Amino acid sequence: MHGPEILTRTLSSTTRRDRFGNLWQYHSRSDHHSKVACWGVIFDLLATTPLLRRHVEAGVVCFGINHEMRDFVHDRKKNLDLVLCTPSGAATSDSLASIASDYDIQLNDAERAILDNLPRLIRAPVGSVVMALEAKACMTAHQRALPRLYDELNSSHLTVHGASEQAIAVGFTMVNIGETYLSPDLNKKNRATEPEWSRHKQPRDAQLAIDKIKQLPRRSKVGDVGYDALSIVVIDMPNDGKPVKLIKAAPAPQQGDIYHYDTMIARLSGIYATRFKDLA
DNA sequence: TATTCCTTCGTTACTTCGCA
DNA sequence: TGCGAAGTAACGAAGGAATA
Repeated sequence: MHGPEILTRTLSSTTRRDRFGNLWQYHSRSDHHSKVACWGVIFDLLATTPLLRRHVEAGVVCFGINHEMRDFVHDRKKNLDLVLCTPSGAATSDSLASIASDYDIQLNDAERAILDNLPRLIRAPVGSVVMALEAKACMTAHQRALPRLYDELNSSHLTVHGASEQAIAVGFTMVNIGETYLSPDLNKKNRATEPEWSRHKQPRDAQLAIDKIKQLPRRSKVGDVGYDALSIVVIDMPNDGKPVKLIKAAPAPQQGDIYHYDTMIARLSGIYATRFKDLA
């Protein structure tokens, strides 16, 4: 699987300038990291799911970005970062490959070769949602951010299944285990002067966030309440320009753990193959 | 191109808890 | 009882998409 490496590589190398003149790898007010994370999930899923590739080749499945889903049961709406769906209109010129360029996604040679061999997944107006992805990050102030993080993640699967019980709800979470962090919020002056560092109690803070994410409901069949698949990726990111490290040791989920990224992709692949085998 | 609106998530302020 | 730590609720700045 490549998603987490693509995400950390892209966050390491991509910087955006704020209005104070500072360059940031990660900015909490941007959705760039969410988009890159979702892109990686779709990339891995497409590479590992033959049925999905056939559906994409046949033009049965496309994707949408920032798609608004409306929960019919509770009459609430929410925008999902990225959805796989059936098309309801003419395709756009956007494709999975073209938005990789738009988002400055950094691929190595092997990933580029895989992408070149995938069928062209195109963006089109959303018909019925097959899969909805929500990506969330917890980079600093872990403990204080937990209630909001949980509420937002919890509302996502409720909205997805309130709109479409069949749709696969996917959650991707990224937790920072770095001891120190440069927050764009606390450094709204030119950073060249005196940067203000946030300091974390690690691994405790990351563990708190991971434990909270694990409290989210999950489901094993249509009709239940919860995420169909959920993963937790742990990174070490001081946000100071240094490379972002992907952490594989505990408290990051280990191979075989239900929250491990690879497990999530394998699970999604299986669910897709059984739930949408008759999609045409 | 300018403006508006929505989303994100880190921060502040406040409350509760635990311990000496 | 007082203090620091932990927990909770709500706010709001900023990015970016949508719209005029």
